[in-house]
Amino acid sequence: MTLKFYNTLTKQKQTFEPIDDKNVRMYVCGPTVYDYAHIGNARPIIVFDVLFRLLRHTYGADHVTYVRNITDVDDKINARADKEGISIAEVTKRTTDQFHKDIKALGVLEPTVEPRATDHIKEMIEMNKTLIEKGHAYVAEGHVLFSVPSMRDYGRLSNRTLDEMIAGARVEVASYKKDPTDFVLWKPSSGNEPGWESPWGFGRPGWHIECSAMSEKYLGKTFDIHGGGIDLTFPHHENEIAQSRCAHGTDHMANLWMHNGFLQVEGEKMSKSLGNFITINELLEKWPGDVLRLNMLRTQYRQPIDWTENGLDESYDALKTWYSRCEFGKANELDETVFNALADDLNTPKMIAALHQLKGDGLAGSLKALGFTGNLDDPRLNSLDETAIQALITARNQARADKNWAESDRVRDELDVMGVVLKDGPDGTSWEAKR
RNA sequence: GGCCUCGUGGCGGAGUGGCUACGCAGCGGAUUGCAAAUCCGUGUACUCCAGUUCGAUUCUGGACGAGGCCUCCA
Repeated sequence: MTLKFYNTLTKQKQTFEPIDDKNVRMYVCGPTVYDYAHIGNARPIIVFDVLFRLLRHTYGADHVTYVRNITDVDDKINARADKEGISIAEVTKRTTDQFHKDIKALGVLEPTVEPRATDHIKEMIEMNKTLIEKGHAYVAEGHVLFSVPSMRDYGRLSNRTLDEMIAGARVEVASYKKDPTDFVLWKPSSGNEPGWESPWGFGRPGWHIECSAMSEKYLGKTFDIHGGGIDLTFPHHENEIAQSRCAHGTDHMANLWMHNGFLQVEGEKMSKSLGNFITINELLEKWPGDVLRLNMLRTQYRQPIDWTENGLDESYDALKTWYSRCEFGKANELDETVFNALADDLNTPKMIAALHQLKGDGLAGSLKALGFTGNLDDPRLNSLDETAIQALITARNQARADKNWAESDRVRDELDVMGVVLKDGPDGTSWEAKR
């Protein structure tokens, strides 16, 4: 029952040994709630949900604490509220609600705690105070800045040295920074920017400090796993480590750092300018959540994934086959072959191969434990008139019984135009929505 | 320029120093009024060049190629 994971910190796959196997602790960076979540945002959510499930299976559901935050203070949110002429609170509420709805449809469990940044300003201010006291941060023009040179081994996670960073710095350096690599812990707010009173004046926190403050509150000064997208490795996670370690005087923050790879759409980087920006919400209008979930897991989490229509078709077919081979019921245990695949650095392609070899309760139990619902109903079904469809099918079967093939085919074509595909089996005729 | 990840059949995607997954598509067959669906069977691959080795897709070095980060993007 050993789990092995690739650790970004050590650049190797290693055996997972929790600090306390009665309370395995994991933190994952959640969304910044300024816009609908896109399919790229869904990747870490799904990947670490699978990890959460694996940990619960291994150590017991009551022995895993999973924290996934909501970042509800950020300049992107301010910009969005400005643009739409609504309040910041409206933006974050609307976006957060939609986010919850989206990921629920993807079969994602709720984390143990889902802290919001704005509920933890006090903790962030305290941490900043500590960093200043210990000489790791300083105040300048209403800002609090982290002094990167004050930390000897800054850069271990992203594997870069201070010299490299200074040499590679391409951004214009703000005049109040003592060192170009220093980053913001607190910044002043004015006008209609959100802000809170602090020892350094009215202002708001920098991005990185929130995760340090919230992870400490719910998981302690050190914990087991920290996850997120690979783009967060630098600077976000590097800076979290700097803040937490320097504030607490510890030699590590999390033992294991896991990062999921990026997602492309039909071979191209997803971006608004290319017009291939897909939200979870949009996909759910056409595809059942189970299909999106499986499609995300067809690629091992560290590899880049190419999100394609063809892939979704294949995922749909695979699920259809599996669901025809089993009955979702009481069984909810992972089959050993499925577990073993996941235990090897979340090898989900291997897991899928294992699922293809299963049937009955072993298959149903594994699928259920993995977060699949067994429901492949087309989300667009509601718009189709089931009574009319049934009437047409009955009419067609009468025509077939009369060997009136012309009429039978005509009805089938009529249904086809309605978006209904027929399947004649030994037990009669069934139908599904055309994709 | 620096750092990281990776190059497996038509496609997706595991894995291994010799026995070469799995899925999809294709092809052949069964079934079907005809399709679809379903079932059975089946071919095809390890980027290139050196080296180590009895033997490398798997190890080492190099070349070429792809993607990412270095800009508060998951």
